[in-house]
Amino acid sequence: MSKLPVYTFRDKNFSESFFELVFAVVRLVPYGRVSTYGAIAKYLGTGSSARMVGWAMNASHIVEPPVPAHRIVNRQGLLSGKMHFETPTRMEELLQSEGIEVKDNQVVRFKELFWDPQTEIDKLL
DNA sequence: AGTATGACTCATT
DNA sequence: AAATGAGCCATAC
Repeated sequence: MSKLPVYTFRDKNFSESFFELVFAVVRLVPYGRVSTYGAIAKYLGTGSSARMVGWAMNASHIVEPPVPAHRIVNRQGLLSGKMHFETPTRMEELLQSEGIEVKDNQVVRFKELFWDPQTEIDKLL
């Protein structure tokens, strides 16, 4: 019997929708680009703190359509979530397969590859 | 119910 | 520039 998740966002229960919001934003991150937990949390209103985005990523492996969780790194460009993939090297491999260079658990030229939903999505509007 | 623990970040030192 | 402390908030025990 699996328990149904209930998530809190700005003092309201959004059930799965908080996850869906996070997933929706993450899925917008273009191929070959990266974003951060904090940027996504901020875009969603800051009410949920960056930790909750990482928490959402934990569940992102089992949802459809897939979420490119490997494109989410911490604000320094470090692959802080690599341990949560199938293998500790999986995240790095996925990034490099997209042409993103990774050295010492860190995304090279992170600042250029960084995709900020706040500014990038606003640009499209 | 209280404490500890994060796929985090920011301000301060 | 690197380390530290505080804020964050759901989960696990």
